Amino acid sequence: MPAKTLHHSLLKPLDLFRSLSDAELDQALEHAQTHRLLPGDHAFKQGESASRFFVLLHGHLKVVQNTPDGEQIIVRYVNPGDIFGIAKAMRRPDYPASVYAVKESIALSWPSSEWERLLGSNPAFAANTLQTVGQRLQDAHTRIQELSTEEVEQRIARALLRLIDQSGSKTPEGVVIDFPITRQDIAEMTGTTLHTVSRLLSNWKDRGLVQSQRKRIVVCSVDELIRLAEKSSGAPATAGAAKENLKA
Amino acid sequence: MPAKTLHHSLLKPLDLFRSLSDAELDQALEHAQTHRLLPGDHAFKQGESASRFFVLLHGHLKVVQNTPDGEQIIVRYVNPGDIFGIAKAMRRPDYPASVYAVKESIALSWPSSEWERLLGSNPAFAANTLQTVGQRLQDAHTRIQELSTEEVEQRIARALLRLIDQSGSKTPEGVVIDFPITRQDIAEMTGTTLHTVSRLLSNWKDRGLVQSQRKRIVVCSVDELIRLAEKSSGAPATAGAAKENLKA
DNA sequence: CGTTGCTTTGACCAGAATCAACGCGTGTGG
DNA sequence: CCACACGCGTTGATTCTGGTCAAAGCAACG
Repeated sequence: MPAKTLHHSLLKPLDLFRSLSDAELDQALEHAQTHRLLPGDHAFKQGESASRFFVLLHGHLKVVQNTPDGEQIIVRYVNPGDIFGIAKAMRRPDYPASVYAVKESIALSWPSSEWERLLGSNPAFAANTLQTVGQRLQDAHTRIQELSTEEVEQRIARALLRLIDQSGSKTPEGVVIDFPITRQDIAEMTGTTLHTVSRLLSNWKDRGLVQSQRKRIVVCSVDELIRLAEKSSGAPATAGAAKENLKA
Repeated sequence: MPAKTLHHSLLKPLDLFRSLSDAELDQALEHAQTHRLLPGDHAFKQGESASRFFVLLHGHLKVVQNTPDGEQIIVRYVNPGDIFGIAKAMRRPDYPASVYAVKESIALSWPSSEWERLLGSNPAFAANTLQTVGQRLQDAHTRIQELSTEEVEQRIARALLRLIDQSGSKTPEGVVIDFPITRQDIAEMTGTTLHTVSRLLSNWKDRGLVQSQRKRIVVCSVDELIRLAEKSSGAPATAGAAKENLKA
């Protein structure tokens, strides 16, 4: 698929490229390869040699890690504009996780060698990457904290809040997560089982907090969910964080 | 305390500085400040403005995060040669955690502004940092995986193995963790309680796996511990046997 | 239409947290 | 120098969250 048909106005707004000149952008596009992924398709798999790095243009992907004993955890969801597969940038020879499309998606990719060139040619590029990876490290620590100190209900509440914050769409009934997601997926995000997630979601449905059908979850009362997420102790609450940012 | 008394052969072997020239090293030493920390002292506290970044020369520190509801988790232990407090490098204005000495330690620090200079003056420096942060991200994901899928016994076994791997000293009885560490500390590393850690350690002591006194742990049988860490939950056959060990 | 994948629910049980109490060493201050 | 308090560790009893096992309903898809 010819990448040159893509206008570079597509890339310009992306975090990754915000430090590049127009000329550099054009050059980048020359070497890019586009990928169209259908639900279930993978961009790459855990353990493969990290030969390319990617940017998601459209759709949603999930990053999945397989444990030695056959279990899975969802590392994160990739949103449009995010980079992924940058293992080589951290001097890892192979991808530490697999990436699957959860809906139809479009991504660009470049050979990992291209990364070196960008790093060399533009000092701000390194700083941007460092910030991105730093943010992920923060997120990981937040998750460790939650897994270490919180109960399942709070963890699931927070997971949902994060999902609607990043990928929520307003609907008449509430905010819907705008890609297909199963109970099993949520279990793999929160370190629990699909049974527990199902029970909790049923419970919340009864209480009017959420609605849900197959692979689809609508949060009706964000406020109530925030209250659940912060339950346990009446500590000082920084509530409103997840309130805005929603697509119309 | 005058940093210039430090010979730069001290810094040269450090990962952080492996890409710098001798001249650059000297310049770096000019601006460095040395810190001598006694057990319990802190280098900085969570939430403080991230004005400086650090390298540990000698001793051992622990990085601690306080949760909103008053609990604590140990993010990691800092070993000699490690850098810490690099929040600003990821464009974080403040330190996300506190750092305490667990034994007498010596560290160097520089103003965060100096970081920018190093980044600009030496392209390999950025790559090194990226690798360091990338490694931490890997570690964090490993921990998430463990918290999500493994049981307490395996997690504690792994934690001990990691500790002796990074900071173990050989002794006649086995490998000792060469800094003071309490049950509570281990609990905060593994997302459990000091009670559970204590019981498990007592159990292991009875079985001859470890020895331990106050704030001191010696692993006698590393192999056995590895076996525990890798114990697959799919084999409940031996479960009964492993249970009747509490007190002879 | 049958097969497969997702979800729901109930019954049961176990791992680990919580609650409670005590022992031991160490360091401190009188 | 001794008494005592405090930090650390041990252990028991009890509770309970959430995992496991089992079965069935339902929606999608070929």
